[in-house]
Amino acid sequence: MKYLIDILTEEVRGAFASAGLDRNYGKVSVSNRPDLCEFQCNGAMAAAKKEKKNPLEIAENIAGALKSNDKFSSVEAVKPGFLNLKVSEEFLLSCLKDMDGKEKCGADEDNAKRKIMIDYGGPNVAKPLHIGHLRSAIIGEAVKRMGRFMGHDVTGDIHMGDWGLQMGLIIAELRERKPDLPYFDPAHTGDYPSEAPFTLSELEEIYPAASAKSKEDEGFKDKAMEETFKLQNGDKGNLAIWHKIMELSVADLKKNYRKLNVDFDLWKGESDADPYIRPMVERFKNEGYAYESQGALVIDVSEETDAKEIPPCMVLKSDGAALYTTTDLATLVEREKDYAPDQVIYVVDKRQSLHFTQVFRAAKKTGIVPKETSLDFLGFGTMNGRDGKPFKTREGGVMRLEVLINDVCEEMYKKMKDNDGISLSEEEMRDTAEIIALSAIKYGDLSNQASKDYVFDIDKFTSFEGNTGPYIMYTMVRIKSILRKYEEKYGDSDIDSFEMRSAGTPEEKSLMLTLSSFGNMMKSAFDELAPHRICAYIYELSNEFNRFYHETRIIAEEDKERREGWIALLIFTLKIFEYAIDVLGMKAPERM
RNA sequence: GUCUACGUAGCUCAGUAGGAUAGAGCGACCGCCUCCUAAGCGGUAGGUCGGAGGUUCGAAUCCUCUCGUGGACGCCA
Repeated sequence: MKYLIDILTEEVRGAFASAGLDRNYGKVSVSNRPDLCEFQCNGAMAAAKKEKKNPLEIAENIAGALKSNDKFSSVEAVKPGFLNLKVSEEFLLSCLKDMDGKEKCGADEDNAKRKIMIDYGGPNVAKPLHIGHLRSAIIGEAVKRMGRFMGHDVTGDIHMGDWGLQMGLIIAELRERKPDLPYFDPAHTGDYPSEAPFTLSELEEIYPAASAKSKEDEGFKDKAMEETFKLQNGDKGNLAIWHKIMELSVADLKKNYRKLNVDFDLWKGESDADPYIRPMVERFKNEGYAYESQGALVIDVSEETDAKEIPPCMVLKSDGAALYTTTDLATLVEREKDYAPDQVIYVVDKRQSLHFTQVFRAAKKTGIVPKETSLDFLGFGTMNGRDGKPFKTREGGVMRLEVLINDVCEEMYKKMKDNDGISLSEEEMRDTAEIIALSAIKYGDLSNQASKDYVFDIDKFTSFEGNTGPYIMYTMVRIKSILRKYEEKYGDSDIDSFEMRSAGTPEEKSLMLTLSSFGNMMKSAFDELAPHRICAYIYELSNEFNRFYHETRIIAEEDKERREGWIALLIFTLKIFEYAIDVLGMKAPERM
């Protein structure tokens, strides 16, 4: 749908057109001088340059044409050639009402619906989630929800690492520890026990132990490779163990992701792509895409226009085994067959940038993926500690995600206890602390540009002051609290039927203007795959609301119409907040 | 070495069709609760946007060079 700024742009474009100039000069943007105006248009200066005319004259001409337009309350042409604009209160109100009347404020109305697949999460099975998995989960989830909000058909795929050498390592270690298990008896017939031969914590201990051993003991590494080979070639016993590992591991992963409020539509992994590898590689060879180089099978992906040389994309190692490029390509084959997406977005560590340019090019070149399909790499930076180096535990190890989340919850709980604002039961206090802690973590991450490294500072993130998740939560809770108090005092049961009124104060108008930009913000945030835009928006919205709140006695207002108009405004503001934080994968408590 | 990203206030970060006086938060300092949560609001101080050239009426933004930091550079994922 057309939002306020789009309509203003249309009006100004019309004015440019009737002045005999290119209508594209009429683009209106939010003012960067709020002391002077609400919106501005710089097109007169660009037009003057092209037409070799006086910019101020053009601007004055346009301003004259817009003077009688009732969507503006003021139009001024100033200094070099700026057009300074203010909207009329009535027009602003009607725009907000239009938004309010539509599901999702009309965000999903007139954009071409695409089928989008998002590849994020990427945990390895049999290994606990650690903080390295946090960003992919949080950013991927946000992008998925943003896409859905915009009306696209979005599928999230976790893409687990479940088929590589790590599985062989576990099996080899298990064979040494428990050689009597039926899985290792080649003569075994019939079903294997339904009970897993290990517990989750055992499993989590086995992998690092096996991994360490393989680095010292060549013989053990060979065994692990052999187990991997057997697994990938359908050995019954190994497959049965593999299923057990998957069962335990996936259940645990689900539990952990659930805690983060992250969920996947598909729980696929590298193993699912395995059947596609052989035919794919055969085709590469037959159709002349792949050739042998230093014993390995590679595909050339360099292009004429490259400034740098892109190394060829390796499809098979010199020992004939598949590697991660292979599974990534085969996964695209599978996705094309099952979903034929218009777009695939990979939310992955930015260090894999080169790997994915190779994969994308190879996929396009060999026709795995049609030319029109867009393959996007959303690379994220490293999460650093306060020293600016990759985040570690005090002992220098990799921190488990669970531990991090619990730490933040605990910290939040303490802060809430110290605060003597509102009294909550112990249980509600715990629940609320968890909700806010999650908002703190997610907001702390998402408010930074994804591609950049950022500093995970637990004190900063859990602070209630400044640009933090808790501050946003606090603002929303404030609104909820007012609405609750209002109903207690006036006993109105139909506050949802109240109507917004046009702004009466500068603070109110400012709040309404911010609200009016929600739709455009969402669109550009998704176009740019930039959740931090949404964070910046809700931070601004919080500031605007708190200023308004400070200047306005809502419940005590005696004029019924004004009071009810404000309540309607609060309800709408809360609705916008709810949309925004839901898209970011966050929730707000009732009180705090 | 090659390629790539980034360098904005003491600290953490915003700032893409090139536009007016470069913005926030934290920290520091100063104000504001008989009133819907002061977990708030208002204000002060703090910047040659790494450096040097160039394009332009106009550059944090575009181009060239340079310094610094991180990352990636076919048989790990």
